[in-house]
Amino acid sequence: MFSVSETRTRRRCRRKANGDAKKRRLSDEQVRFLEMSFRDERKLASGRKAHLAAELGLDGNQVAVWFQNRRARHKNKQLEETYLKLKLEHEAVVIDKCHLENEVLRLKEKLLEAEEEIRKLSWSVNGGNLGSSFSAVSLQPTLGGFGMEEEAELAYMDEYDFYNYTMEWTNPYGM
DNA sequence: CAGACGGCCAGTTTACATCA
DNA sequence: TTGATGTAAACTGGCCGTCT
Repeated sequence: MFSVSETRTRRRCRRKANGDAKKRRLSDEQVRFLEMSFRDERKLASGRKAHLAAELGLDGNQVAVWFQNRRARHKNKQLEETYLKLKLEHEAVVIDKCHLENEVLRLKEKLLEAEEEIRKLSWSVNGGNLGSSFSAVSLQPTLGGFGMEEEAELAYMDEYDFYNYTMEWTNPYGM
């Protein structure tokens, strides 16, 4: 009775005993042949392994190990490519975000200017009395439409509150 | 069902090639 | 010539499926 690990060790000792060859680099020709075979199919059926081994004068295990390592290299390369692709996409998104933030700043400035303009007009018409009709009626459509509750809320707002309120509506995340 | 075995994978070690 | 470094070949242990 042997543990899994012991069984494996015995198997490998048997394998190792077959030959005590030193580690040698495969020749260019052998590698070229293996690469061609790898392009055909990434995994080795046992018949193919024996055929390749005979063809190249290698041990079947060497062929198996080469394919294992080759699959690992292939996987690493693919991961690297995926990483680079995602990195480029991320950079593009960051630039896009930056543009959008600038656009938000620009629009905020425009909004302030518009409010200033409205206030001036209001002064000239009402003598400085900014009535509830201004905010609730004149800007309502551009803010996407308010319900009854919001309209009631708007009626009691001063300018500062109104500004904050509209910013909440147009920019709920405070960008 | 248990055990042997082979294949695969991820991680590691080892031998060799290259370069400063 | 030598030590550092990179890389390919080989090894290890774990897991899984198949066979007997």
